[in-house]
Amino acid sequence: MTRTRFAPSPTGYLHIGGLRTSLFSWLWAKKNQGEFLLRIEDTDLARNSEEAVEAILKAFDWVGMSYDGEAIFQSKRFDLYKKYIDQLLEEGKAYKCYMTKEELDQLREEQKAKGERTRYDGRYRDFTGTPPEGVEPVVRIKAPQEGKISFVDGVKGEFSVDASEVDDFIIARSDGTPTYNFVVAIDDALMGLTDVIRGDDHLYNTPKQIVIYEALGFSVPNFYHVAMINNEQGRKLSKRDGATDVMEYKALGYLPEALLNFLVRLGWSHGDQEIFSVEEMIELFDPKDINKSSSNYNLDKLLWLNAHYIKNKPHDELAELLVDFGVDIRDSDKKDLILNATKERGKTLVELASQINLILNAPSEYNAKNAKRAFKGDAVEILGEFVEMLKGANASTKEEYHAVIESIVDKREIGFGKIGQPLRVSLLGSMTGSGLDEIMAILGTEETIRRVEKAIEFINA
RNA sequence: GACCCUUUCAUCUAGUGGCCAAGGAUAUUGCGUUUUCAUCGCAAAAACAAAGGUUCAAAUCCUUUAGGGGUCGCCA
Repeated sequence: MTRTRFAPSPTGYLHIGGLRTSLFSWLWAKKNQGEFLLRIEDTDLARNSEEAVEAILKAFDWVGMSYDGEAIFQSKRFDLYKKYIDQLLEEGKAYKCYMTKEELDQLREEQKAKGERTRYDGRYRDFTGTPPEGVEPVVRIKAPQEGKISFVDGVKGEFSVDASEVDDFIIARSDGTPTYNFVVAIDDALMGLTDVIRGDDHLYNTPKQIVIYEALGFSVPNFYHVAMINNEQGRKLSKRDGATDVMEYKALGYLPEALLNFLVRLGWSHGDQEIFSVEEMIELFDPKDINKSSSNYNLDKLLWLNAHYIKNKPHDELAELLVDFGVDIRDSDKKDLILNATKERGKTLVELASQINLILNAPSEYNAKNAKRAFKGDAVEILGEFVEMLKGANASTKEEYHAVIESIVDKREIGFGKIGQPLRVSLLGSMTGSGLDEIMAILGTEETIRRVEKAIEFINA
């Protein structure tokens, strides 16, 4: 069975890049009817927080991704890791190193000065003498000293490093706690993962983890290293480049399906297809189609996708979502009229809400520029006549209101704009927006007349 | 500094030696539809990082250079 995972360290919110790799993992598990597991990497007791775990779960929940089984917390598995450390020590596959931090720093300085890659020199690897006094040792793994460590990466292809590149790295600190690369390998193996999809900043950790797999006799999973997401300039994505917290997108009025569609196409593609429902993603996703190169973050396409999903969303669901943005039309019998009139004008829920409010709330004042342009000439007369005609028309549908406008256009032999502009500013206070007939159908004759009369009053004043 | 990964229009990408004088999408510009704005439709402009090879033939293979990214912790 295919098993994948997401393994965040709970130090903050869920990052947009983290969501993409977990989306890939989730899709791959779903496609193969496998499992997607969650593991919280909270071994750094000082830095992680419970709020961060909750923030991550909340973001998962928002986009509709869920994990199988119970989340695993590494902080609760220290006894297990200890067991493996002892085992490796006993088997002679790991050893205690009494080098102090100061000595290590000094070694690195020297290596750097010589232009070498810094690495531990193995001085305690075969140490049999009496340990120095007062030094709590760390435990180091005996990494192979010759040959190459290789694996086939599902994205990058064959990857291999010289054994000399991997030093005898620390698996347990002097306080006895295990280190990252050690616990990752153990957990990935024990959780039965078949496919590890993660950021390519972990590429260099992989050989280290393979050393652990082999020392412990675990079988090595498939690795897929996905290139990073950069900002539009191709630089590392930072907070200054816009929203990096997944939940910010909710607040900005994006739909989760748009965000997922956007992210799945960042570094992955399926021919020329742009629009993917979650079901299609699951059906079509394959890590072999993941791009090797990093991609740059540009929100234009997300905005387009969001508009697409808003246009196609059922009205009941849109109404429900709009509540968070200050518009509650859930129980309105005009719900369909309102959304049909506005949903093509809002690329985000924020914009959609403001479009709706523009119609629902009578203008409190008229923008001086708009008023000057729209209320000039014989606009007052036309508006006055329009009110009279409305009173006798008994209109209620979009078509009936349209007919009223049309009849005044015919009667006075004027262009549509002659009545349209003043009417629009009267109703909305704005020169742009939804169709006038649609607006009036929403407002009803009474409210329409009230707004127009107010405008006439304003012009005459 | 050392080592590694990567490089197709502004952006996301298709492309695995001939189907490519490079296709799609977004963004941009123009035209059309629309009382307006938006939607929608049509069209335009726009790229193989550079230089050398290999080959009858290269975006695709090799080398070098350059740009970008990553790693080099008793962080994860």
